[in-house]
Amino acid sequence: MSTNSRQVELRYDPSVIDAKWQQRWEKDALHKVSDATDKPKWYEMTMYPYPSGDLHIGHWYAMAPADCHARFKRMQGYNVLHPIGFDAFGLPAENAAISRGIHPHEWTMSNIENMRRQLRSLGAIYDWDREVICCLPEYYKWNQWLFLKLFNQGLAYRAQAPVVWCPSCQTVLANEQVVNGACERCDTQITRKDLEQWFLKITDYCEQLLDFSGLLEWPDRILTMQRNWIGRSEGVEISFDIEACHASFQEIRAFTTRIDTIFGVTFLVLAPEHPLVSELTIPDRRDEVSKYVNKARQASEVDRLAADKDKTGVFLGSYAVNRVNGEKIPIYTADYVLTTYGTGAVMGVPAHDSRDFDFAKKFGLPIKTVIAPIDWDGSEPTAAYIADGFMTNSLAYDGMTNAEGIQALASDIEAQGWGHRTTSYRIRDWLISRQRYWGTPIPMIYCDKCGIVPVPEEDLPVLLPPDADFTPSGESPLAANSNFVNVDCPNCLSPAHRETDTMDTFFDSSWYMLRYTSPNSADAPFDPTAVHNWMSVDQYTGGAEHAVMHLLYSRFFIKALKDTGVVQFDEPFLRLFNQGVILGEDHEKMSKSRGNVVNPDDVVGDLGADAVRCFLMFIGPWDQGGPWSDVGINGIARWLNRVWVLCERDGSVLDGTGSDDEKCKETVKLLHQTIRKCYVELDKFKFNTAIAALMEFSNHLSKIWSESSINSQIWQDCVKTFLLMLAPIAPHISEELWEKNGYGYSIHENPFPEWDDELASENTVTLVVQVNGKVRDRIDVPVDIDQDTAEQLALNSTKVRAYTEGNTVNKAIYIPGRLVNIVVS
RNA sequence: GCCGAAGUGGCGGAAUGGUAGACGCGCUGGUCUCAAAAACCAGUAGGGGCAACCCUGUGUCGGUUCGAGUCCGACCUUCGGUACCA
Repeated sequence: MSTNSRQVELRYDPSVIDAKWQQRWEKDALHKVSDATDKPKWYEMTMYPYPSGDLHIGHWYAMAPADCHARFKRMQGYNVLHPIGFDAFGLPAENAAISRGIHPHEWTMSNIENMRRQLRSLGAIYDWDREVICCLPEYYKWNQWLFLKLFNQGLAYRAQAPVVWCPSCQTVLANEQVVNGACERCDTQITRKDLEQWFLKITDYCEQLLDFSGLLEWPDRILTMQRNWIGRSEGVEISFDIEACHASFQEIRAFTTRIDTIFGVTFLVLAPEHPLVSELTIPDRRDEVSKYVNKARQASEVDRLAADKDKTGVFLGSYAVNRVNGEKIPIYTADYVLTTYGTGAVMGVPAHDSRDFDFAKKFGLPIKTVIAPIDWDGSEPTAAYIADGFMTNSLAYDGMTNAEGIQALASDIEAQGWGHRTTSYRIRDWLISRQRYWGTPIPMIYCDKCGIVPVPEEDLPVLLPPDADFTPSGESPLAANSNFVNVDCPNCLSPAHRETDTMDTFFDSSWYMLRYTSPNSADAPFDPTAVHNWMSVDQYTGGAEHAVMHLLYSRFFIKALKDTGVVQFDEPFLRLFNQGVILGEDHEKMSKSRGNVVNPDDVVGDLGADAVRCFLMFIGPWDQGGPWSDVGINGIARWLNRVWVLCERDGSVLDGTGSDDEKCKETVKLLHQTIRKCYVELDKFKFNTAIAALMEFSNHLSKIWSESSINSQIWQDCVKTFLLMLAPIAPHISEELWEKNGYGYSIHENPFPEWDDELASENTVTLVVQVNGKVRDRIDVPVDIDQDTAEQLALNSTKVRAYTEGNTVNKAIYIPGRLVNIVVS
């Protein structure tokens, strides 16, 4: 206690109270969630944590306010499901196995054990009977089952593809897991590899995923990020004639969103991986081209990105014909064209695309303006002109706006058979194979005779063998385990071998909300009735870092499962709220190396779970995060202490002390205003202002007590109602005080207090009097004062007269209940 | 570069276009104490004035309005997202 700055002398022992009620609630199964009630359901879910071993204060920040909101919903009369589980597969477990020789299963389960204890200490309404742990066969069996459903639906496929490889994790990554050309987990620069991998066809769902109409309340920025990630663009796929080259194709197809610039094409660029590069290279350029292509292929993503400023490329020596004007244009290969987007070929329009402009400058290619800005003087541009303008140098299209040109050219090109309108997407299919041990085995068998054979449903789960060599080799550790690999083909019974890759852990989290509804379901991933009754999740909360991974995958997953008939709805999460990030006292991101990490166990030990809960909710709006403060939490602890003292008092001593009618009325009014404020703010996740309102009310009660100016009846009402409002926020102390006041057990089974607008209303208001918008006076008037009277009162104010004397009063503006503004000149 | 969010006291932050700074922290003074801590009371945006009061003030510069922290335009800064996507 003396070694840190948290020092408040509490009049109660939070550790005793926390333990007392946590045990009681658990013994009485107070938080057991029933599937069968008359109440309307409310499914409020927090993203489940990775069992890293220790509950970080960041976990508390994610979970304590979420629990408060779920409790609030419970008090509103809902049957609330607010479950918890563990995202228990993943690399850290395997890395612990490598560095410390502990089996991933053992490591994970002992971490879970510790985190359960820590999670219990926050006093949340988790129903532990519904806990989901996805590294257990009871869970991952259904990953496999669902994978087979997707496979049968044609949504899971195996393909050779250039994939992103993390040399440190020794596994492939999904595109979504690449951050600035580095692995999102270990920050190692990624490379590319050509590998056979399993993919899920998320690209079949682009349009559905762009349809956000089934979502009730999601932050706009998450929708924007998803929209950008999917990256839909409409354009035209147009062909260029290469008949004269006598290659195996007669044309090169390029995708463009700017078909209006087709007359400005002065070159074509193929991605180095484009199949025609080699064929279109003339003999005396072969050396240079193959050197360039090989270099581009081997270059890591980062190197290619680093080449950002300076364009590179090589002329193949061949020419294509632009069909719209018959012009002969040179064909290049350059690494700024990506093989994975569009057709892997780009028409170079230097006048109207900045990348093409850079390329043309570097290689001395002509720049031909075809979209003229309104004040164009005919000179060659010094930068690409991207904006709108009028078509020029474009034959019959001259004079059109480029918007008209796009439509006209697209139609004419379609009519000529030179191309067609089409839509491109940036998003690629979801790569789910991982060359690691601690994940769900992909339930597939390779048979020399039958090819790829799914593991029969009745043979599930394909169990992870307990014995494996975890040392990363670039191949799944399972591949070295002959007992696992060797299997008879389910079809023809001849010797075959198993798929040895495991699934991306985002597969687990794509459907865990379904499992929570019926976590013990043994012969199906979930009970359809339970899913029907509970889904969709009404409120989901968690960090924004999952915007284009977990949240997009899960939306896709549910839509795909709907198409397989497994579920009947198409959005998993109706409302989403992203909490912010809790920072260290130094306002920096918490990290061990900075030494600014707060251990929740310590603070809970000092001041109790309620103080930590309240502080985290009080520091500011939940979505903004904010810095931890050891001194700041003292303020909250002191407040809870004052609340304790206040609510422990014997209200009956107030009788016979001569209560004041005005004070009684004022107190009742404030009580009802506080209920209203608290209710409205908690509903909107504005915990900070809800707590501020409760503080104002408790301050008022303190003052009232010292004046002995209200009667015991009103005092008791105030205390009782106050405790009910405090209950979702500080569940332990409110329960203890509830009991001490003789209200029985449990406070948490009571409805949230209701307010009476009549009682909350003011009968006088302070009217602000302004002169030319500056506040000059304040007058107390009845709320129902009429405009004329208000204006007269304002004009009669001596303070106002000082400003109106000798000036002309032009007009007065009256805002009922607010102000009178007198305009003088 | 592009997209998005945010800039308010010493600090965290409040404020349907209508009293800027609620609530809390910190600080200052006081009560209690031998003393300290805790607790309680009072004060606390800056500047001026004995005072009543006055002036200035929500990143910068403009605009709309009787009135702007809030709306509009330009810019600066910070933080997220994204990164040659044709």
